[in-house]
Amino acid sequence: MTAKAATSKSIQRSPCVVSNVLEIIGDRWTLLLVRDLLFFNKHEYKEFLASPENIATNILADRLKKLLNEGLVGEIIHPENKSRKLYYLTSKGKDLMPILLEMVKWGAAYLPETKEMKLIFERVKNDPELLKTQVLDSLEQWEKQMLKANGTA
Amino acid sequence: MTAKAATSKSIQRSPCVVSNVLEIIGDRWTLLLVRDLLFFNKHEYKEFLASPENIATNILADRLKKLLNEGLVGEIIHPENKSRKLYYLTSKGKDLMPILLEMVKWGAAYLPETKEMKLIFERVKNDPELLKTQVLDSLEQWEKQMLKANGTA
DNA sequence: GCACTTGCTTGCAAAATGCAAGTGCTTGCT
DNA sequence: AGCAAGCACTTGCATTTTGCAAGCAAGTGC
Repeated sequence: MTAKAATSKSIQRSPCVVSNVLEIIGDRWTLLLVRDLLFFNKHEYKEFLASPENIATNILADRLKKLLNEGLVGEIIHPENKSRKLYYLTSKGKDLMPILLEMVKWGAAYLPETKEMKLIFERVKNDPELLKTQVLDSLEQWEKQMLKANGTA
Repeated sequence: MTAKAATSKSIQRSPCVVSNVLEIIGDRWTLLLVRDLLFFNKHEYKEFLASPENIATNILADRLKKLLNEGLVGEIIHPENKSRKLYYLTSKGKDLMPILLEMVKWGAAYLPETKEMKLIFERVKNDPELLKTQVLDSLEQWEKQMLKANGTA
């Protein structure tokens, strides 16, 4: 195992919220998975692997485990294929969206423009609230299809 | 040297803003320094060392170097003591505040309550805009005293 | 001159990461 | 039923990053 699962219940090394939040999402990969789940409708292992950042399989497995442990993400087996799994954001995970959107805003202001994210750039700048509801609606849509039997998320 | 300075000009491994932002602030330490500079009026090396997270001296030196390289932070020698340095946030660095505040909000919602941050908790929840202007005013105050000769920040 | 502070650097052990190659389960095809 | 292929991982190992303790030069206070 690459790393032990860090639950929020484990001993905090700091009394500061920021520090404790960073213990969960403060690394190069975790928020990228949240991004994929939130904005790019990705739900499967292989889809995360296909992201442009090229996450290694061991890191991906490790981060998914942590996200599950933290309760940011849930999983089910694919209804049509037992050998596949579907990952989805819980409300705790979805609530990271404001953080991501602020990062997008900051990036839009200070980073060299990237074509691929121009779409979200514009939507964040024009009407962030609209974007949020659109994103959440889209996820709800998916959940209705895939999770209808469950009371999760 | 612990790590090479990663400028935003270096080759991006992804076209995604989130990814590129995380290359700058996506680690356990960088945002804690920004937090100290922004909310706790810390400006000196030894003050960062005194934070409850206990950053190691080599990591601190490395992160300060990176923050300077990225243009998030500026430095001057202490006007009254040549052997001390003063670090301060540029506007690029200050503009990370919304990200930090969203982290505080998320932490307030999902993390076990911590006494030490209750103050900022309340201020974020009650009136985020007021908090922002208060924080920025406080920094400006400091800058007027310390940086009066310079046109920086 | 001398002890002390300050902002680092250095050396080394431990941990996290990245890469390539498995492993075991399921599935589709014949 | 048999077999190749897909899928979600795991494993081993080299490289990189962290963490800790110790040092060190430049300045300051006496």
